[in-house]
Amino acid sequence: MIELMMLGFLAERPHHGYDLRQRMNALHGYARTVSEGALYPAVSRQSDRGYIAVNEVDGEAGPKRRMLSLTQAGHDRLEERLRDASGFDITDGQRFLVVLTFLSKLPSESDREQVLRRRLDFLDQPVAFQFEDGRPVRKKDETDPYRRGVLTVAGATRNAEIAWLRQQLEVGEP
Amino acid sequence: MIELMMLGFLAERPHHGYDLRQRMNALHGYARTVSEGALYPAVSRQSDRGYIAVNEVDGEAGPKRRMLSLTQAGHDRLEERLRDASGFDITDGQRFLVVLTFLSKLPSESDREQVLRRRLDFLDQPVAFQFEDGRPVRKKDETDPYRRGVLTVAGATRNAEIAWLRQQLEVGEP
DNA sequence: ACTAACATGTAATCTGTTACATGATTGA
DNA sequence: TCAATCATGTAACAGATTACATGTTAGT
Repeated sequence: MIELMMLGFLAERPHHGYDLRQRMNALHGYARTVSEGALYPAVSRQSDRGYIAVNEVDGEAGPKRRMLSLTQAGHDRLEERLRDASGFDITDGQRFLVVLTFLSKLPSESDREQVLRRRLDFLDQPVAFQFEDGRPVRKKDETDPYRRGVLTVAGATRNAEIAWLRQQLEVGEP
Repeated sequence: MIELMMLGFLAERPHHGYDLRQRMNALHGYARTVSEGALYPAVSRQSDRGYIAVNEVDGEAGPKRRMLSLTQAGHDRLEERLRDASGFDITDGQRFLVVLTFLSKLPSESDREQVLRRRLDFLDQPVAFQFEDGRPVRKKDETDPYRRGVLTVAGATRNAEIAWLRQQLEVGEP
């Protein structure tokens, strides 16, 4: 996910590492944070792969400051990453929201729609949420109050997303 | 998270590895899955730490089958893990839902309430969701339709959880 | 006979966390 | 002066992913 966030933010404008990290942290409302030990090695990797260009811009204010910008290969990689979003990018809510955040960087409207549709198809599957011995636990069958809470919250989340996706895709009930 | 899920499910009854893995996958509605390469080494680690006991129950049906059960140290560890839930266990929605799933294993009601309260305190903070240049992006200011979607979905999720937590804790608006 | 599901595991590789180290700038 | 924030990085370690390897049982 760090890779996608990095490419996405750099597609808007160049950033330096610290700045990038703050934007990554803000993206999730600081629910999860990216550590330096995760960021800087990730920058090196993307740079090695030719996705980002690094320019040392020391002089004016501080001493060292490395401006990161997206190369053409980086732009291509970002589009590929968004267009081919599948697996956990589609099934995992957190990851999907990151994909959504940068989806407008994908130029083809039908490509973008396909991404939304894949997510909607996943969410439209019979609530695969929480199974016990092969069949889903319905809220009314659950007696544990905290697990009822899990079902309540997860259900509300799911419904909100389905509603938004349907509205975007202009489709009704399946 | 694998650790917590493992201890939590084993606190209900013994499971063997494959079984445990299915329950872990079902817990998130298969949004994220646990691979064998993650599960079996994790079992070994918990076993090494004395949290789980392994009994080979071959014979009756299949050839090898290792029944895993929670030791007293494992029970203690589970309670500690739930009671001391903090950091990403509280801030990350996915992780918090896992904590909630097993929270009834924590015997003291005031301990359980404190966990809920910590989550509510985090959610009650002024929407730290998505900043641009230091100030939060309000939905009305956001023009990108996908980012509006992100704000819509994230907002609905947050509100649903706040409502449930307030109702549980029987508190009104802060 | 074949496929899917059950069941357990290992190895290479990648990625992330935690903790440390360095140093400049800004404001109380 | 002292703390906080800005800014970049490394090293040890823990943990996950991917892919592979092995063998059984149940259903078509």
